[in-house]
Amino acid sequence: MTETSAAPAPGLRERKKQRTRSALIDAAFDLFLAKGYEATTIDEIVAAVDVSQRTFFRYFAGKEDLAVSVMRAYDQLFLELLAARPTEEPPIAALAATINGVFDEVRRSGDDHARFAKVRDLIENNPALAMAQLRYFNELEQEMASILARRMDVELATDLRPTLVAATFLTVMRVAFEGCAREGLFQPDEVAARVEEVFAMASETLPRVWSGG
Amino acid sequence: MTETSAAPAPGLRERKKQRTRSALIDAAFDLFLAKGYEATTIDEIVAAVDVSQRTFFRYFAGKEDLAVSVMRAYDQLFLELLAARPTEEPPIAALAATINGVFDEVRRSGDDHARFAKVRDLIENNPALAMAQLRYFNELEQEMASILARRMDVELATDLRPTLVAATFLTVMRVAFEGCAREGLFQPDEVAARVEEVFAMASETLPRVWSGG
DNA sequence: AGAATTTATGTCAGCTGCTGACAGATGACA
DNA sequence: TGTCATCTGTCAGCAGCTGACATAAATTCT
Repeated sequence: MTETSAAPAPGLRERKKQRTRSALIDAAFDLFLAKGYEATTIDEIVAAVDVSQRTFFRYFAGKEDLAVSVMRAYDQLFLELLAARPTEEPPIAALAATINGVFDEVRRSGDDHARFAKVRDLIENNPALAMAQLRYFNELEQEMASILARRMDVELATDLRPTLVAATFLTVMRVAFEGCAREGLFQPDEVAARVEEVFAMASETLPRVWSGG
Repeated sequence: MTETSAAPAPGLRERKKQRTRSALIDAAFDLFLAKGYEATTIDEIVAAVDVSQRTFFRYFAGKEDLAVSVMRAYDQLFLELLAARPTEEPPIAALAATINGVFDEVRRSGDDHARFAKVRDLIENNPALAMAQLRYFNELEQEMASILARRMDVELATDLRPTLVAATFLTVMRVAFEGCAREGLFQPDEVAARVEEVFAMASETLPRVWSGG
């Protein structure tokens, strides 16, 4: 079995980079949880890792970027899983199956359970971070739309339907997440259950409402 | 006919405040359009109006806040019109009628035509501003959901459907706006037409997609 | 192995956004 | 007219963020 594309031994340099990156994230979240997001300065974070402030900004676009970076990993996974779904599947079924796949992965990576909950808690309870996450949802939306366009065999540039479906799907997800946050549900299983619930609600409500019932 | 709530002659003080507020907005947009949003500093804005920087922050939460403040006026109008729609109207029809009412108002206030186009152009072409607008869309969403909950006669706190409908509606609007931006359409009529178009597309596409077709 | 090259990091210097605290000016109201 | 509330200016400072340049480390080439 040959190497999969472009990953032939990470190399010392790359390993070091990943290590500092992780160290920054870990230190940051320790501080965030200890004294709050806003009250934590970048100087404190870099001091904890013993790295210059300039280096911080070479890894992350800013404090917000770091805070949501953990979630972005799952977004990436989402896109990969979505692209891998069979083409004949109807769009909404593919999306539903994909999101379940992501939650499976979250559950599988046992160590991150606690972190997942903490991160979600942190983000949903900070207006600034919730907004930062909206930004990345938006980027996700465009990539999702692009994948959906291929599946639906239409031109993304001229046909707004893929974008519409992607945007609506993410909106449903967001409503589910916000609902969880309001009730303090942050465990993967709880979140997954709520997503499924809201998904079902959307399937029942939206068609009725939008066709003028 | 009695005075409508709390508006018995604005008073000199209030008029002055409104004047500075307008002056700040006007000066800011002049600069934004002349040299771009990011390149314009708050110092330049306040210098143009001959006001201290501190005063700026007493009127606006920040540069972003000023930039989207013009649009927020329409958001407020939207909520008022929505609350005034007859209760027996189905939700989606009420929303559609309301948005048309807002565009009517934009067209009616002739002076603002040019400004409306300029503001939309500015916002949609600045990632930071587009995000700021998302934030206000989010606030709008909650107030919309609250009004819809009354109409649908359900509890907002326990029933996610009003939120779901509001969120989906705003998503459709946003897709329409972004579509306009991509094609450089910023005149009220053009935007209104596009909104109606995407609205129709959603009515046709979403029910089909979400019921698994 | 040693030189050459690329890349990550540190240092420094500076701008911009934003806020608190206090003092002075100005409209509101009796 | 005088008192009071509110708006505004000044100042001082923190935090986020960036460009430019120098240094150190890793990778590659010979």
